Amino acid sequence: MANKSIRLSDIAKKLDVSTVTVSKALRDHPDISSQTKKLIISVANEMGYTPNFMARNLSSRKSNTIGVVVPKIAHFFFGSIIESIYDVAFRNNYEIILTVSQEDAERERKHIQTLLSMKVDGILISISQETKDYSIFETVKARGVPIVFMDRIPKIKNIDTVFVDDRGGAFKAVEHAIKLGYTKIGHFAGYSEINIGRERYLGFEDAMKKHNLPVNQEWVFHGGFGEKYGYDSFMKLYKENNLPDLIFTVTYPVALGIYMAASEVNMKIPEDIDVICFGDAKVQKFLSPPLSCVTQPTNLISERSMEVLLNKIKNPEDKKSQNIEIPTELMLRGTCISYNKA
Amino acid sequence: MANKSIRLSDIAKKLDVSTVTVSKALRDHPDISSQTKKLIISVANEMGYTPNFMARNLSSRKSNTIGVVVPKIAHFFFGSIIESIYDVAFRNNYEIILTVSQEDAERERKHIQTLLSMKVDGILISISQETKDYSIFETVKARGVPIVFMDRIPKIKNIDTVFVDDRGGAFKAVEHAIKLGYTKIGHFAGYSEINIGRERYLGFEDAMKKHNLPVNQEWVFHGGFGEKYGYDSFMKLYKENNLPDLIFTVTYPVALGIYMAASEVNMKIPEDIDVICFGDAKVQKFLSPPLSCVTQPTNLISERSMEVLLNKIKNPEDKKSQNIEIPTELMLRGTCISYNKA
DNA sequence: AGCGTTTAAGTAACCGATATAGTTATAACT
DNA sequence: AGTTATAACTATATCGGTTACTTAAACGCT
Repeated sequence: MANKSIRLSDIAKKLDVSTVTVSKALRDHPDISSQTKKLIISVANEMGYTPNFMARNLSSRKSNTIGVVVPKIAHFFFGSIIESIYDVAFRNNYEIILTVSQEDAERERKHIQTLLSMKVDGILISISQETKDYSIFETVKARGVPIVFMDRIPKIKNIDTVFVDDRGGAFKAVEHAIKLGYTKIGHFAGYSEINIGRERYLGFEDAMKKHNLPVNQEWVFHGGFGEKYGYDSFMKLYKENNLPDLIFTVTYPVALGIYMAASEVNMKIPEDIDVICFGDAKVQKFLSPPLSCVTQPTNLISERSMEVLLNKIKNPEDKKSQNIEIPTELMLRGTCISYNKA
Repeated sequence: MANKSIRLSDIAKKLDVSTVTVSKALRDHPDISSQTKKLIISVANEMGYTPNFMARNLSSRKSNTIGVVVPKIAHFFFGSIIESIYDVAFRNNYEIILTVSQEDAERERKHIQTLLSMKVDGILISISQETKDYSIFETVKARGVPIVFMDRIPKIKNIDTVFVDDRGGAFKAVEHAIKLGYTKIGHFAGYSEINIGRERYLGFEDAMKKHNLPVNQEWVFHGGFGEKYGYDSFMKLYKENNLPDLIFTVTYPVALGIYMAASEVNMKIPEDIDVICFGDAKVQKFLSPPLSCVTQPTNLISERSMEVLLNKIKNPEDKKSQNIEIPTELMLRGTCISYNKA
């Protein structure tokens, strides 16, 4: 079976022109007459030419590629974020190099290194829950590679960010619960190093303060964003026989952990323990009971992020950073819709 | 702010050795004395050297990169497949280029082209539901790039595949339903061009035949793998007032579509209409009611696929193709657990 | 006719590495 | 002592393109 992909020079030889002419023709360079262009293009197609990505990017010093770093992928939130990033990239003729940190700071660091060594034109990142060392981001900046932080944002000055109104959304959810009559409210929060953990906690606190309710720190955990954390935290309180009436969770998986734990110990949601979470996942509608939540418009997040990034790539001299906040909405379903503890 | 990433030659100049020496030292080539190696490595670290991926791959003619093509990403099945592919790749020091076809054959084709032009060492693919033209796979083969088909497999001779026991799994589910007492069983199937559509349909048929039940073609659809398809098909039968007692769906999203439709027209699952599906998604446990299904061990699929692929990459001369079947299991939860129509 | 400008192509250098084929010393062997 | 290995480097070509500069012919204008 014939092998070897053909090169510019193969086409050039066949037509008895220089490789540069072929290169220019295929890139629609004005140097070449339209007649020659047509000829070259047709021959190139005929021979099944595909440019060598590596060679092209090496010599042109640009990759037309965007690197993406996310902490997780098998989660609705990131899955749909990534999906729409791909859509936007495809429309703009960019390739995407997707990397997954699996919530591991070290892996994240390595991935960013790789992306730099691949000479991506820009980076889109949602940092891991463990990321505490921000030096790598300085490196990226020093290299002059535009980077946009989405949703999970480190505490650094002068960076481009796209995030949701975490504090406001959390506030909305908790205030709603309070208005229903809830007073014993717990919060399974994320790590406070990351904005989404910190801000959602603050929103929770805001609501409690506004309505003069004390925050019982025994009901507040700071542990992450995954199911296991939700499960473990619930179990801890359950064993101590110290459960609040309602728990507001920092993410949807954490709430799912509570669902698992509750069903295991035969507690009914929302009768025995009520739950509301930050973040939507479509299937929540079909959970038993349907889980109420604060929705984040994922496609907006990725579209705006790409917008900011592409803009930065096109105008490298533009130094001022953008910080875009996406609004949230309260979506009430089968939890946190009535108070029946009394 | 200092810019420009440093090159081999920068290190070479600083130490007054040749670039080749530096290159070899960093790759632990036996030509270089361990003393010199140590020195060079430390200086390289100090200067923050990262090799230029493009240059390296261009000159060495290998990329240490695997291209992955999946139809969807915001779905549990593919999400977790991808996640474990990343794990295996990471362990083996391979980079992953992930592309998403969004169930679009044309996009899939373009992505494969791109992967070829990136000179990936191998390709892992789950084809889109629309893919009917297999010529691109011939191209890949002709280029000598190993390719392994996962789960969704085209009808071509002599290819490497890793798939689940679709027919057997479907059979198990449907026979279980029949044993419960169901006779009016519908099947929302996938496209029969793809193995998972075809085989699951055959498994359904096998079970019906074995128990001498007629297959009512009005209850059988061939439409795809998504929610909308499940929703639409259900609604069609509902409007015709021609619903079976139980529907076996080709995927979990299709079943979810039924959940949506049923709740919309106030029909209760499993009392009014019962459902069972192929494919697990973890959250199914928390659906209302919990959805029974045939489980596919996703991590096995990706691990075996990577195994086969890495093997093919290492032994290019090994021509015989592998076809690995992964077993399935019936997971009963809140649907398809009793027959109460009579 | 003479001279500057455009058009359409070609030449040479380079992008940042690696592969391959030398080149020195120095040690080893007969 | 003379030949041959071996160790430790270096020089050069190359990977498949692109960029920047040149050249040759055709064109336009005074």
